[in-house]
Amino acid sequence: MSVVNQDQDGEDARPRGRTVRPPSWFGGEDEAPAARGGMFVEVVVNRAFDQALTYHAPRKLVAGIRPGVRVRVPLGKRGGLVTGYCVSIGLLPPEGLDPARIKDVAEVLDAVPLIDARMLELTRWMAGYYLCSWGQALDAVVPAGVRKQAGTRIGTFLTVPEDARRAWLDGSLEKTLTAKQAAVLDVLCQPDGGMLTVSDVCRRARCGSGVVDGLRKDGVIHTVKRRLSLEDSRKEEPDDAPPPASAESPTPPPTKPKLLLTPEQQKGLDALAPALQGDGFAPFLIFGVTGSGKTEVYLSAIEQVVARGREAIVLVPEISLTPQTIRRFRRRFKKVAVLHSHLSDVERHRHWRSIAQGEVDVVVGARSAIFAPTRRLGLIVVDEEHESTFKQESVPRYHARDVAVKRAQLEGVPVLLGSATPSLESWANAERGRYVKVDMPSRVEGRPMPAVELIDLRHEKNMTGGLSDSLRNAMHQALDDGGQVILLLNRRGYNTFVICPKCGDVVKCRHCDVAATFHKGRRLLICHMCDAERACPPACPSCNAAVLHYGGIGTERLEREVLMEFPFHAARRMDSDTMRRHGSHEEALAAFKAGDVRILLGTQMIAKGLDFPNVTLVGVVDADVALHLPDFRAAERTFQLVAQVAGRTGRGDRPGRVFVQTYSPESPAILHAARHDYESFVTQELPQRAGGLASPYGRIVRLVARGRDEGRVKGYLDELAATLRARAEASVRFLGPCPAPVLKIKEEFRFHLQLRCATAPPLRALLRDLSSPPAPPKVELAVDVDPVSML
DNA sequence: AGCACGCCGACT
DNA sequence: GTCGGCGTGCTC
Repeated sequence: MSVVNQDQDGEDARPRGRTVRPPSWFGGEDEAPAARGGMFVEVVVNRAFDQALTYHAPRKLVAGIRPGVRVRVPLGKRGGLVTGYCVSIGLLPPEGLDPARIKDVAEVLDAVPLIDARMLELTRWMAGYYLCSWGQALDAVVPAGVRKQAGTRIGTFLTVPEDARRAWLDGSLEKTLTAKQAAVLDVLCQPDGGMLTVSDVCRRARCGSGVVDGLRKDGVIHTVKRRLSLEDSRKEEPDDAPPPASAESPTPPPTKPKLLLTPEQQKGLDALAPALQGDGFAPFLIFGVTGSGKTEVYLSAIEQVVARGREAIVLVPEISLTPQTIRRFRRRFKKVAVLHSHLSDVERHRHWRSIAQGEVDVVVGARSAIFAPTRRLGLIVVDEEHESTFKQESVPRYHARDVAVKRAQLEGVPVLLGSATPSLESWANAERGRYVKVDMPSRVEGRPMPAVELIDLRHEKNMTGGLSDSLRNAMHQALDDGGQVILLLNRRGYNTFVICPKCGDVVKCRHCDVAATFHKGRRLLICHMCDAERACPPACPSCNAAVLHYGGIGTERLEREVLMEFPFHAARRMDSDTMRRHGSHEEALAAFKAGDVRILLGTQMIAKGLDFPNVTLVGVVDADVALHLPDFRAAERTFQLVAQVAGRTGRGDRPGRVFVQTYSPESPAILHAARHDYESFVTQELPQRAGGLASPYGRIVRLVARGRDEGRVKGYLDELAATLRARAEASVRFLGPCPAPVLKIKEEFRFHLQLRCATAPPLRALLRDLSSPPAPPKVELAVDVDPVSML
């Protein structure tokens, strides 16, 4: 993204308020350590301020402290202990800090640093860029399961002190002991008696724990506590989770692939080759149409890197983390770790450790996999880089694609951003020469792009359901010819709204300012914002009129229409309602692949990445769903969705067709998507962005205030906006404050304010300090840099 | 974030 | 005269 590069170009992003100290304070080796002995460490704690604090590490802790380990330190007047990350060590305290105020580190938590110097640097960049504290960035990078050391525990073991051991061995001790006590000593002084628990010893010595307790009281034996590693504790719970991915032998075993690259793929790979073989940051945008075989290019690129003994990270949107994708990587590489979002803490911890120990060649995962603790990273791939799921919607609100570019820069490795429909940000970066663009304009085996027909719903007569005559006829034809059909409708539920024909009110969620969706299967109105359910009201909640009108079509209703129209062809609905169960996703796709299901209909989860050669028809039931949302990316999203789903057909020997139903056939997003013409879309869309200082021409930071008291939220944001306006440089444009497009979610009212500017520094300067006016109680402020959702 | 310090209104 | 309001600032 543009700013990633702007930062490269010079101005560095430092976290707010952090004192950047000259390297001199680290001191040279000839400098005497401070009088107290030990060393001084800078510690970042996860609090709302992000000043690194200096602590003194007493002698006995010095050996264990390194940057990247966590420490317990006293903080505040009462000196309560908090956990923080050691970020640097030195022999002298920083100048200008009263030595008397420096407190001691209480404890070192990790034997091994959780992150290395480069990842520390990455988190510091994130804190500065995304306007969060360094501690928050660090906590995003180290999974909770790793922090909690999930899967490990503290064990208590018995030992015999050296003098007692000698006394036992020369026989002088034995006389003073009972028979049972002697048995215990015998067990503990065996060569394998090193790490035994009380119960181990009692079992072997055939005695009760009382005997052991007695010996402990007499001081003949001692106890030590030791943390059991993942492996150790696994031995004791043999029936727990599966072994780490690295240890899994893939099924089937990786075969040396027959390298059958198309000339275009080879050309693409050739363009990457110098970067893959060299050392250095090199960002690429792989612009390849759907079906051009981008994945094969990634795989070959990764192979080269792995062959050099390096590791690769592959980011994919969560939704395409399908068994299909995973199998493809497993087939090709021996040591693959897959990081799903639904791993348990223990599994995540295990993966982390195994990656950190260099047991993994390829890490495949969603968003947070960008933080994988690889040892010798050689390549980062971001597939479907335009996907908005790479943006995290909680603090720190990072964009994994942009973090990937930054990480690649810090590690000095190439990064491949791939898409058939690149984000305008990445496209602009390529145009500006920041990324090298690699074009893959044609499909493999010379297959044509599918023909796309636009169906103007304004002229469509007698539409009772979601399918126009032409689309329905095309479906019949495709099915009669033995083909399969994909129908996209990006809206769940049966009816999308319930309206009173008398007063015109729409039935809303009780907790959100959003129309409730009728789910016929459950006979309920469900809020798609907060999932709250309510019974279908017998009469209008506003005017009590007896009859309510149910309107709008969702996937559930489309499914019914398809079942009625095509009773002899199996159809399957895929949306988050039908795909709730684990494995249902895989099962549905398998049934479609096998041909048992002929019609696959669903939300965007069927629009992307699927590769089924027998699909000869794709229908977009309502291309306009996202087109009129109050978001400057509405057109871009619409274009991407239509272009992506159109790409699901024509992937086999038979040509594919696409029908796109719309009320806006002349809108550029839909028109250009129908022609598979990304560049024309971009050419007409980019100028629209420039005027409004929208991305990629401007930087946007969105401030959202929310709370249950509408007046207080509004008042606060108004006041904050006034304060900022007074402080802002003239180049900063203010949009708002105003109510957010969705005014209320889960009983909280939301107001937002957008700040836009052609460059980042004025925004950063302005937003460095948001402490005054302070948010009133029960009002929270969210700062979203490079927002992806405006709702 | 917590938590203390600090400087102006209505109370014993 | 004091208890307590929450604005301001600090946390090594």
